[in-house]
Amino acid sequence: MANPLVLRLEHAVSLTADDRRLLEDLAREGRRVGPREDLIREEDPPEAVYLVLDGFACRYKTLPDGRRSITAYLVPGDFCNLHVTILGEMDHTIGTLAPCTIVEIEQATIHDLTCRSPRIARALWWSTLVDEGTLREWLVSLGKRPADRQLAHLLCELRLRLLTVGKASSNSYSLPLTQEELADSMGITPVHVNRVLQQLREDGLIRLQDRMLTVPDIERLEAFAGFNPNYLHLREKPGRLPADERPKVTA
Amino acid sequence: MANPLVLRLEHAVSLTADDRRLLEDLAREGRRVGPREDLIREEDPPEAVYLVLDGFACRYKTLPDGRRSITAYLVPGDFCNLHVTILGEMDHTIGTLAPCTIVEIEQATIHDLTCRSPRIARALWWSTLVDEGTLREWLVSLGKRPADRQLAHLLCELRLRLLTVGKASSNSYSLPLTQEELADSMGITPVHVNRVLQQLREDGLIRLQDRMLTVPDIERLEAFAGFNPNYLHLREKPGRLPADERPKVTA
DNA sequence: CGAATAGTTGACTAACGTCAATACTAGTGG
DNA sequence: CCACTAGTATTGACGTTAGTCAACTATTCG
Repeated sequence: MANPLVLRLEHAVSLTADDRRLLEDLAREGRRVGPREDLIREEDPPEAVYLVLDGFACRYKTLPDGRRSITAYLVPGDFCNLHVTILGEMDHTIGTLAPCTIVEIEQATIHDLTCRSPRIARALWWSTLVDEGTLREWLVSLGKRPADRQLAHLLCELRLRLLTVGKASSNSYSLPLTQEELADSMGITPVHVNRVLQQLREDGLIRLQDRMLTVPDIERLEAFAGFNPNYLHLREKPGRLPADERPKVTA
Repeated sequence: MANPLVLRLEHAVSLTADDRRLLEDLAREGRRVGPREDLIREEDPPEAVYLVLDGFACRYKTLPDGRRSITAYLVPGDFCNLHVTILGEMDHTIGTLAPCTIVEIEQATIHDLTCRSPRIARALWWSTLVDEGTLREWLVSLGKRPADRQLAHLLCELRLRLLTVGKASSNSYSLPLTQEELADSMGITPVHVNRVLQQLREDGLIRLQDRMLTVPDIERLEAFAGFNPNYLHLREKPGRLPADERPKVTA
């Protein structure tokens, strides 16, 4: 199975064989982390950079009254905390949701990589900019989209992100999130997530059983959600071909 | 008047006199831009980096039905679009709200700066990380805080950000936003903003007339909002002394 | 089997949205 | 100076979405 980091970054820039090797060396040995474990907590001094190789993680903040707000989902190929060692302390927590394979990378290693390859440096900046774009799109979702369309939008986003790293087929993927976790990321209650999910099922927009999501008609779901993937800044449509066999787009 | 960019970055790192001069040279001549003008639009190819020297601007996205979602306020000292030339097209629009002084900077100039001074490079990364932190905090606000506390939180944030660049006194600042603009950034309707503002006024938490906001008791407002400024990553409490006279904290 | 976690359902409530009318304000031109 | 206009702010009556509370039903796992 191709490395999800390489698969993802190929969507940003054209990597050389050397670049790929550097990135693969980086992501060779991940450590397994169980579900619902924190990798680093709010107020901790940031030390390493985390890279998700497999599984499902998130960023979240806890409110004084104990409620939780999930501000990002982290899927295979996602970096967390690039350059965050600049900051004195974390302003949020990073934790797993499903069992994960995680690589911890020294800040120095990142620095080294960016010095060796300007393409990788560029790809890491791209990754940061996409993270920001995603945060903005979530703000739009929370602010303006009704719960049903917001949920549909999230499912479209996750599909596309998982597709780019080879973790989804074109019409289904594994979604190991509880309704409570979905609720915490959508700013609504679990009860309401449940009702909205049922409505989407009734309308034939999705099927969801045993943590597997199936989308019978992606165009219909995307239209319903008002999904425009421009904020993910993928330079080509993700396909099922491995990176090496895809026609190259010259930058 | 000290340069707002320098004032802001001083909160991130200890700059040398050379660094300050470099930054001041960058921000010498801004162009005046009227209110409600777009600097760059969604789908445009990003070209320059923008720096706000004075005024009030924002990032926003427009939905298919014409509604607008403001995803960030940009105040003096704020960079927009650092390294965004990596991306093929903008995924949002940047526009002024009040009259502004804007500097357009070539991407090459930024690159040059970061090569010359590692402290400036670090400060620009800091700026990006703070932007991200702010987006996350807004997600929390939209997702979990009721409208009154959300508005209070926003006012606390703007106060602190303006204070760090010398654009606010400790208990009041100019807030040139309409209720509609506040609404577009909070994910609620202008009518509801109006009602919530009145409630905050009645409770004595704020005064707001002629676009001037006064906070009689900032601790009370911050407590009401549940405001924790950690996400702005300021290494010292903003004071009224100019940077040169402040005691230096060694990193 | 029992305990814990996740999902589902119904009745009721609260927060916020919608619509529409009215008032205020600043700028404009006569 | 005044009438006119456009944008902004304010208010009230009413509708809708989503929240709350609480019970009940899977499902999983030891």
